[in-house]
This record gives sequence, C-alpha cells and structure tokens, in this order.
Amino acid sequence: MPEPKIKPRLPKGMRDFLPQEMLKREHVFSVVREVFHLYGFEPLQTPVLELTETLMGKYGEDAEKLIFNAQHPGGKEELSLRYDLTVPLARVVGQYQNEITLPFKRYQLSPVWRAERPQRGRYREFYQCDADIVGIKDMSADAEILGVIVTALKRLGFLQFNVKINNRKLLTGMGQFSGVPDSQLGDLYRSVDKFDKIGADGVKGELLTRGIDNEAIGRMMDLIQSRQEGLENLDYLQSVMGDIPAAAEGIRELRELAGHLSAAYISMENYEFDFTMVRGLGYYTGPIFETVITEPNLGSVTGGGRYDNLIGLFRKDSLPTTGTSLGIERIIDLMSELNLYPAHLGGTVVQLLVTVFGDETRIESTKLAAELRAQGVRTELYMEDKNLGKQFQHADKKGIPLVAILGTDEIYQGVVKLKRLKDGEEVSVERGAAAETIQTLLEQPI
RNA sequence: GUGGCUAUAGUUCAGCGGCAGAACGCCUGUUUGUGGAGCAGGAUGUCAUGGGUUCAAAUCCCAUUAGCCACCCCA
Repeated sequence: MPEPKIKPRLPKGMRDFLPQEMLKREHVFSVVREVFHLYGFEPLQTPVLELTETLMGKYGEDAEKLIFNAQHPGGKEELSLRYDLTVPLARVVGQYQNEITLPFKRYQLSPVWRAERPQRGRYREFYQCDADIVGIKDMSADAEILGVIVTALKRLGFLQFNVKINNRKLLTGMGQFSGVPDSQLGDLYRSVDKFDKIGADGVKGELLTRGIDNEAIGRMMDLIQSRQEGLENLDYLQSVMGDIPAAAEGIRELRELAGHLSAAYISMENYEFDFTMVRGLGYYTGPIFETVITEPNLGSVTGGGRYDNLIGLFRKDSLPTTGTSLGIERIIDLMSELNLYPAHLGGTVVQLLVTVFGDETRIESTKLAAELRAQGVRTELYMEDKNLGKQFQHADKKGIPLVAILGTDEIYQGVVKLKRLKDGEEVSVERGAAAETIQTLLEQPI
C-alpha cells in the first residue's frame, strides 16, 4: 500500500454537490430564474469579497461576528466574504447611479457565507436568491415581489403555501399603542416572532420575563392575535388604533398592497395578514413578508420586505426598496421531501450511450456520436475497450435511458440499433433517422 | 457563544473486556453482440487521534479533533 495521503475533507459547514444533486439544484435555479425574467427582473453579479467597511454596521452586532474575514499575507485592503446579497445591492446602487435606470429590478442567485455553527439545513456557505425593486415607493412594487414569490413556488410544484404579510410601521404602532417603551421594542418583536413556535402563552411568559408591563402585554396580545378574514383584520386594527400615525400608515400600506394583489390575480388563498410575523433584520421599514409551506407544515421558504433607508448608507439620498429572498436551500430540501422534482431529471444529463465493439468499429461509433451530437442528442461515447455487457452496465448504473449498438452488421447495413433500457424496447433504424427515433424513444412512455 | 449525543469497511450500522462483523455498494465469474434479477467467488479496516487502566481494550477512563442535535440567531 502507498503511504497515507491527505485525508479528503471539507471546511466546517460547507458542501460539495455531486452531479446527481447538481441536476436538482440547477432545476430549481432555472425555474426561479425563468420566473424572475417573466416579471422583468435582470441578473446582477457582485464579487464574493467586499471591503469589510461595506459590510460593517449593517446587520447588527451579533450578526457581524458571523462575517468571514478574507485576509491574505501582506494584504492592504480589509476584505470580507459577503454575508448576504442585499448590502452588495445597496452598494451597487450607490456606486453606479449613472448606469442604473430606475426602477432597478434585479435578481441575484449566489452563495453567501456566515460563520455560524452548522446544523441541519444551516450551512456556512449557502445560496441566496434575491429579487428586489429599487426606486419605487408605491405598494405596486411590493405586489410585484409577492407575485414573483407566488409564481415561483407554484412553478416549482408547491401546492399549499401561505405568504404571511405584516408591516413594520404597524408593529411600531402596536408597540406605541400598547405602551411598550421604544427601548423594549426589539425584545417585544423577538418574542412575538416566536408566536408560531411557543404559542400565545409562551409569548406572554417571555415578555413578562423580559420585564414588559403586564397591561401592555395584554393589549399587545389582543392586537397581534387578531386573525379575521382578509381585510376585516385591517378594519379591526384601524378601529382600535387608527389614531396612532405609524399604525394608520401601516394599515394604509397593507390596504393598498391588497388592492394591487387582487388586480394581479393573486388569490387570497395564497396570502394572509399575520401580525405575529416579525422577521429579524433591523433595516425593514414597511411591509414584510414570509412564506410558509402549509401542507405539510415545513417552515418558511421565503422572507423579505421593504427597506427604504438602507441604500441611503451608500448614497446621498436613499431610494425606496422592497424585495424578497427565496430560501433556496430549504426549497431544494423540501422539493426532495415532497417529491417535486420532475422524473426526467434522472441522474445524468446523458440521453444516449454509443457503444463500441472494438478497435475496428470505433471510428464508426465516433462518427455516429458526432452526428447525433450535431443534431442535439446528449451523447456519451464509450471510451474504454470492454465488452458490450460492461457498456450496458455502465449505462444502467448512470441512468442513461438509451443505448446505441453499432456492430459490424449494423455498419454494413447502414443502420444503428437503439435500445431503451427501461423496458428493453429495441429498434433498428437508418443512421440518418437515428436522432428522430431517439427523440421518440425518449418521449414515449412505452 | 451555551448545553447534549456520536466516532468500527466506500456507505449505513452491529459488536460493549478475550481471533474485526452484517447489509448495501465495489470487483471477478456465470464463456466472449445486450444492462437490471439470480447464483458462485473475492477485495477492503492504524476500530477518529493521543495518553491511561488491565494478563488482555474497538469495548472501560481522560484529553484532543471532527461530525450530529437542541438553544441563541437565522436562510
């Protein structure tokens, strides 16, 4: 035995994606990209590294501890791996004011890095998939974002999901109305956000522990638990705290949003106003969104909202911005769990294996492969010198659906024999008609 | 960052003081122009690393490392 080599392993929380898995990932990516294009969003790519100063001060103290530094010996710039795609977007908008036409509708599908302790479904390197609209104050932009979310999830095959909508202004108003001091609003939100997990009593208990006044808690709980059908929910809140300016503005925004959604044929089956949904990030200023798959109950797959002030950090005047992030990693996991990948994805991109009998027929096999490739058939040409059985085994193991057999008999007759492995269907066709027959064999069930 | 669990073949795991095992996968053959299934055979391990206890350690103890899970936070 040779000397021990380097033990192959990965950095903590990072993954390789082998071909079979990549096919699934790329299927999800391409469906999502298609939907973005459908709504007129255009691609953006930014570097993996940003200047550290670009990232600092945007995510809050706790989150900043999770930013990866990327120094090299003798490096003069302070560099960090990007933590999300939103801050790079804000940087780009601030940096290319002459080149960017507003409204700027961009999407970005790229990895981000967080030095978190890895766990199931949580990695240190993962893809984010963001779509944002920069430059529109009006709720029509938020409605477009919700349209993208609903369309993408439907196209991926999710049947039962629910986009929860809330509004930061409304939450602020609720806090003020209930009499929770501004300094405790953060604690309040954090607890309220756990409503789904720990229930009303759990939230109450946590708020008490955090030292929030019992009476204020009571009023708050009443407001957030208002779960009437659709717009009636808003009517109720309006009647209770319409006098609080922040609340009134939040309610107005949500009404406007509902109007746009209805006009865009987005069914109320797919969204609801949920005043217990908060979202962690500090920079949200208006409507916020989060999508949960309801059947089965599998947690949230998108998150986002309006952040009208963030871009102001990179520009003299800020620009109103709203957007969403599809939790693409979780979506990919759920697609497997729910069996939503189309069967034709298989385990390989190869549609047909051209076999080789021996040295004397290899030239003809090579020619056949070239002919088929020229006609768009994804073809693998067998490259070793092994018997037919081995070649079939190879096709079978890789999940290649068709095998082309080209022996001396076939070459003499100017034909090629095609075999479909799934059911053993075998036909002989003229070389010139092979590509067409291959398509038929691939499409026909049997 | 806090707490818990685990580490044995390529993979999933059994073995829990006395010769290193199973299943799956892999390789070979079942006679050379046909895969999956069957049958027959075969290869594969510093039992994570370092120390300790013992006549004897994969097994018990300690440390280290790595992985997993929960919390915090988040996608």
